[in-house]
Order: sequence, then structure tokens, then C-alpha cells
Amino acid sequence: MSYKQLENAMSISKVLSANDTGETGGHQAGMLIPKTGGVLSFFPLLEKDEKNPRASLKFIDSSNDEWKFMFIYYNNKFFNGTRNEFRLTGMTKFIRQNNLKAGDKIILSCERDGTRTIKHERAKTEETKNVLKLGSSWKVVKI
DNA sequence: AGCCATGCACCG
DNA sequence: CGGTGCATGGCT
Repeated sequence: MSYKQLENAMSISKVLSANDTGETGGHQAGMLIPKTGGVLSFFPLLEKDEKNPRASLKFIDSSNDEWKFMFIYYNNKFFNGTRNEFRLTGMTKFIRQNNLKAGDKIILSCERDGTRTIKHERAKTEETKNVLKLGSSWKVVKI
């Protein structure tokens, strides 16, 4: 009797930063993966004893297209350098095709059969929605 | 911890 | 030769 059913159909999401989408001029080719929030458990375990280990992952989007991303652990901090972070690279085409901008969200899911899917969520840019004008110079005065 | 930025290698 | 992506350093 085992109780392991947590690894089924999990999904994570990441809000794109300007640098992730390339808007800052950086040629990043992908996005940073936060080390916190349990996000890492979505990805395969990488060999931390070797430098910059990586895993190629296949994702299916909503139109059933297949995408190949590279999950890389830049860990040269434990070798020569200063890096200690995870990245998902090779996403430029996907970002462009869907016209994703900073603030938009990427949702990655993992089905029970191991299939990984990718979705995106447009940021709600209704910035002036809650700026309800109430005639602030008027107020009720009791006499 | 996460985001920004860049030199260089590679490929069209 | 210019765009793209990797790897890496720097800055907040």
C-alpha cells in the first residue's frame, strides 16, 4: 500500500520577465526557472556533480505542435564561476509565435503518462480598470 | 534569488 | 556577415 499519487498531473507557471522575452535586448533564448516554490520538482533531476547538466524536454502546445526545450542547470558556481540557476532555453520561437511579452504567463503541465504540455496566458492589461473616477473633490458633509 | 546584459560560437 | 543561442558575469 503506497500513497504516492502526488507526482501525477502537476503543473507550474512562470510569469515572463522582460529579459525572458528578449524585450531588454538580451539574447536569452529562454527563461529562468525559480528554485523556489516547488517548481523544480516539475523538471527532471539533473546531475549536480557535473557542470551545466541538461535535459531535453518535449512539450505539446494547444494546437498540438511539438516543442523541444532544453532544461539546463547552470551550476558553474560549484566549479569555476558564480552561476547557480536553472534555465529553460530554446523558447524564442515559441515566445515569438505567440507574441508573448513580459507579464504574460507560461504554464507547463505534466500529464500522468509523462506527456508535457505548454500553455500561455496573456496578461490582463486592463490597467485603467480600477481607476474608477469618483469625483474626489466632492464629499458628503453633514451639517 | 532573480533579472539584466554581453562575448563568443555557431549556423543560415 | 548578421541573427540566434549558450554560457557566464554583473547588478538589484
